[in-house]
Amino acid sequence: MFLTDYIGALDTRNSMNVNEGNCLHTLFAKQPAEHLSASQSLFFEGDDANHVYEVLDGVLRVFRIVSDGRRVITAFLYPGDFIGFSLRETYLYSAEAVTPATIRRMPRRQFETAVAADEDLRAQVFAKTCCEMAATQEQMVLLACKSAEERLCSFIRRHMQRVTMSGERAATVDLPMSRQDVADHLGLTIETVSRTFTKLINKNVISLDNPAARHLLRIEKHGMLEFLAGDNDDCAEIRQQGGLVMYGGRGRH
Amino acid sequence: MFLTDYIGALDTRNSMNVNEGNCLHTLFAKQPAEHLSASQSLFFEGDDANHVYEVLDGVLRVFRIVSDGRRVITAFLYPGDFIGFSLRETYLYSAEAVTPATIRRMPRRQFETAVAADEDLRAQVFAKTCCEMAATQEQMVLLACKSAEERLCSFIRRHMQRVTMSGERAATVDLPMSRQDVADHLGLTIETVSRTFTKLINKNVISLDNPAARHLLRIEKHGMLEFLAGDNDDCAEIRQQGGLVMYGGRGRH
DNA sequence: CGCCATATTGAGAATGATCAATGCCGGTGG
DNA sequence: CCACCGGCATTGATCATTCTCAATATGGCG
Repeated sequence: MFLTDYIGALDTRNSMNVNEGNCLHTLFAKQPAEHLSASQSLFFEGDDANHVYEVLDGVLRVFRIVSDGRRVITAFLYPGDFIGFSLRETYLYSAEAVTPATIRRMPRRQFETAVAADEDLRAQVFAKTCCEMAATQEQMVLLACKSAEERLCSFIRRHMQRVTMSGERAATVDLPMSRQDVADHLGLTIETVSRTFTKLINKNVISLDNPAARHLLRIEKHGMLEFLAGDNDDCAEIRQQGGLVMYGGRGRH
Repeated sequence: MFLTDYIGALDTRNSMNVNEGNCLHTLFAKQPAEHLSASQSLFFEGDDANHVYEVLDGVLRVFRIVSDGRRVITAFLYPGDFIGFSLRETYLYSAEAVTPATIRRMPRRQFETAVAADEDLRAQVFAKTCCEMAATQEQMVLLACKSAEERLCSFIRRHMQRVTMSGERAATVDLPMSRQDVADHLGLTIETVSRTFTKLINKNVISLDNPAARHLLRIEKHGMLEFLAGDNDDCAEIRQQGGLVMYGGRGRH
């Protein structure tokens, strides 16, 4: 299931895959591993959804091409993610490798049969689907009302939470996707993404050790990055009060 | 399941509820109907997700309040939709009635037990979840790269597809949600929504029979509305070619 | 009748898009 | 070895869409 990223509280990636009973990872383990080179396609939007996939290694992008030719990357996929659980006839999006990647594939019928027969597997598919829904909604919130800076900071943080093991704060993080990928995921142009990176570097929130390695970020101020991401969840009490009306606007900065 | 709207090809609302076997609607039929008055809350973001719901009548809004107080309406719910299938511990959003509404509720445990025991029900939950995912992705595309006019036209069309029975083109359509609701769903301000309505009226794409009844739209030019929605799906061949690169940009008009 | 919530309209500001030029690096081939 | 080229990224100048702030309708309801 894709889009498991970001929702720490719901993330089952670490817990589920080490279950004593049947688990999705061991189900897929019977399938041969396949390697994808960077930018290689896995399937196209509109293709018959004949397989479901597990990502073992690398990063993939999941995207749609809209009528005027622009691309919307709805998600990036990381090791431990699955693709195609909540599909039926055809793929609703295309999938490509961002980095060289390793995946396993399983025929959909076989997958459905295995899941139908096993309670544990169903629970894990359900959990993955819940994470995917939560992450998709988080992305909707980002696109609906965040500024360019908030979008980029949110994205960097989400990416970090996916690539770093269980929570410790890495000093540097590799952002393997291109600026264009980032732009198409955040609903911005490549120029705006580039300018926003520059702004964050000037603020010394992040830095590039080596200007040549534009994909290797050093996080200088984790707290600042979190603050600028703008998902401070400090309004639980406001929500509960119900009556307090401060809706509307896009509230840019 | 919410967000079943819009994806006509995947919509199972009409087919599933008249199954010969067990179906979700009959499962919920054992529960008493409850009535909600306009703007009445069903549950709040963060509450324990103790129930799942079926919408029998009326329209509901599903939303989150973000840290700076703005509201993001992630979906509207219509008769035949269900709420809370893909949740576990807590609700990730709040739900309120837009119009007076009728719903049934079922304890989550009871629901899960019933679904676990019945293959037909599982298939229907799966189908609803697929529709929800598809609609959420459609909304992500809208938010990522559509102009105000495209957003509003898309929204009017989606709404029409939910409220009109099986496909015929109604001359008029009731849009029961406020301009603020529309704005918060489309990632716009109320002023932009209002201006865009005016623009569509000036173009005679839509009209108001009675200026007093701002919620009762007459669709003057269905084709124009569809065109302006900008989801013309005329690029299937481009997608398949793969190599053709014309990504980037937000391509406003 | 007056008040309130909702909606519309206007003027100005701002964020981000667009268009265009430049920089940087890695590979290729003379 | 170096010059050239292509892809990617950055930067600059200008423009446009949409936001913001403000004022003004409009209708429902006590």
